[in-house]
Amino acid sequence: MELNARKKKILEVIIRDYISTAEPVGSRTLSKRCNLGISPATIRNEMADLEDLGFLVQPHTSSGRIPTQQAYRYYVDEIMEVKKLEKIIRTDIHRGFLNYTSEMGNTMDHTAKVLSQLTNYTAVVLAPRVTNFNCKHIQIVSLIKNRVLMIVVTQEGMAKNIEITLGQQVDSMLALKLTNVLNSFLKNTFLRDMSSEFIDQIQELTAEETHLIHEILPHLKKALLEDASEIHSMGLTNLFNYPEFSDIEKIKRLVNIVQEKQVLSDILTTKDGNRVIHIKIGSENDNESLKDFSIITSTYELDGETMGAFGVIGPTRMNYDNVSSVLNYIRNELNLHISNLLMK
Amino acid sequence: MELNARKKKILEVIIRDYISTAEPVGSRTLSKRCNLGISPATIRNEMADLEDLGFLVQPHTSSGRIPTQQAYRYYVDEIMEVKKLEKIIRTDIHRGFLNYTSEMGNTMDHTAKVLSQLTNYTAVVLAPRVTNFNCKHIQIVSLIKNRVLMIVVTQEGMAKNIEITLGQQVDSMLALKLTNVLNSFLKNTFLRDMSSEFIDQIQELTAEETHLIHEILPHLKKALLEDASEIHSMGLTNLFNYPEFSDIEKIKRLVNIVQEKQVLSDILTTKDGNRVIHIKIGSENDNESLKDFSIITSTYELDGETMGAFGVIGPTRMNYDNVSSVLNYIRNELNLHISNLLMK
DNA sequence: ATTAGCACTCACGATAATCGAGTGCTAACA
DNA sequence: TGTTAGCACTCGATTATCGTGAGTGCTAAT
Repeated sequence: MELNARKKKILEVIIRDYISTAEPVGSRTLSKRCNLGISPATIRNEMADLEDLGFLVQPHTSSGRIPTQQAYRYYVDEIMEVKKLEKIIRTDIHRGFLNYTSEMGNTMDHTAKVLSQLTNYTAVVLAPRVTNFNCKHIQIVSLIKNRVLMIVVTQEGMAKNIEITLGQQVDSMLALKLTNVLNSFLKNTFLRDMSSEFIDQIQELTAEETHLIHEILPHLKKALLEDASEIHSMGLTNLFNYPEFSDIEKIKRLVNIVQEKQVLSDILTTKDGNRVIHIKIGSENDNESLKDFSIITSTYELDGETMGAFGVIGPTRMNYDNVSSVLNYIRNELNLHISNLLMK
Repeated sequence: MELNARKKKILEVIIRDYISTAEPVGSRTLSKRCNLGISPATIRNEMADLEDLGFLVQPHTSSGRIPTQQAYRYYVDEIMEVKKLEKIIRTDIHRGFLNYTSEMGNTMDHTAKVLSQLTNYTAVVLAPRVTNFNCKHIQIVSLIKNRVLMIVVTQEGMAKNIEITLGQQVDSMLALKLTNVLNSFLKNTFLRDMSSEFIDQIQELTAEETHLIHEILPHLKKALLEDASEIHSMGLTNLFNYPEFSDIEKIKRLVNIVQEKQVLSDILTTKDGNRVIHIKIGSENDNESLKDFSIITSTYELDGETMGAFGVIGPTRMNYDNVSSVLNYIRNELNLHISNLLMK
């Protein structure tokens, strides 16, 4: 769908205006604001056209118009130009990250905080999954009764604890033996493609030990398969202030979504196309509860491989320009930061 | 303050009525509901007295009365009798817990869920702190650059991971050595009273190793000191439905509180007196944001020692009877369950 | 001490009146 | 032919008015 230059301009101004005021925009106010020397009457004609084309709607017959989802989509695809963040803000963000050079969890919290503050929307960050990494160490610790704790550590310092109830009691000596066996075979393999075939190659194990290893490994696999990213969210109440969310039912849907880790994780990790910034507007979201929200997400990488995702949830009249800029910059910053944190 | 039997009865009925309807209660409706053979006029006189005594207020001159905080306090202290939960519900809860015999995290999640479902309010559960337990195993894993991960495991299967950046690189051999040293001295000591004096007793360590241990231990202490309980909350949106929370500002305060782990943890762990069930009504709460809410909390124990806390946040017109009953039973159930989970 | 009776209060809901920012349409204009 | 001034019209939002009813306090009778 192509619009002529004037329609495009008018649509842009309407969207910009509506994004910042949440009020339907009429022809008169518009002609004042965008001083293109066009009269209200002309604008009215153009607006009527834009309405026919599906870009605008009137909440009621005699009010101004508001943009449709289609309009936002058009705006995002064809009109908006994502600018670089201002230098001052960039250095500000950068400095902020420097305070979190040691721990992953803190970095993620900080990211969420920065995101929500810079955008005034709700921010969500997915920490890297342990399965993305190389196994550095596995430890079996014997617990009371017939339970053991298996700890998997990556080179980068991420750890996953797995509680296992076994068919028999395991004392410290046996635990040590198991630890050694597991380490000798799993060390330096990628956690996501651990295989259990190696066991059959082991000769010097007793039947008991072999049996235990066979009992343990499925738990490891299962745990790694189910391994969910840690989720850090911030600014949930930011959205409470926007007039379109004075309806408590909408707020409720939002809160429910943000509380549901699985849902949130799914939302953050659905890509569209090859873009760096993913934008989902209103009902473009797979999740029914999100039809009144827009979500912009991005990912961060290490060695070209996706480590995690982060994004912002806001109203459909979201400030797409700004949020895109912010996400772009945070993405770079996070890539840099993560590689400092985890590499060499 | 003592009230005569009739006043007490009237106050009770008013409170019960208001708790279930959230509507100011008037003399006429009241005289129908509590068939004590007293006329509305008499009730009016009594109500006027109760108002003078500070137990009731009128939202406006010609409306019914609603209970004050003082009334709820009186009700909780002097009127209400906490009943045992119905048998059916008890066995229902008990059966539910049986599905979570293996993992602590799941148990806590389940508890929060059950609490919020049984009460229709917001439930919060604090998992046991690792520092409550005995150290079963400490492991140092060398990471990239000059970082190591220290893992502390308790007999019960709780683990705490501590990332440490050291002054020098530590290879796997050295990490193993450190692990052995730490284990030999810290194993089976209580995590909360770990001391670092033992190091000076060690003879066979190289200068480098001693130095590293000295570098590591403060991190351990700090981490254990800061060790926060994991928090599991559920049913945050339950409160959204109550008419007194149609005001979005109140909702906002609630959400902010529940998102702030530190605040929540403080709230759950303030005791009053020696009671098993702690009740804070409205502005009795230390936290300003909670002045429109009531909170009922309790704790669970192992070997007579407090392991964690749990509770319910609701409106000041909370159903104190029911919530108290539920908390009482959950407390028992949790004690039982935890001891099964953690003890031999 | 209790209660029936009565005049009074006041939030709430419905109805009506006003206002104003917005519209579409028509005719005049460049 | 595209643009604009003019005008009548629409309709949500705001305000005003009024009746209703559940509530009150007070007084006098029981």
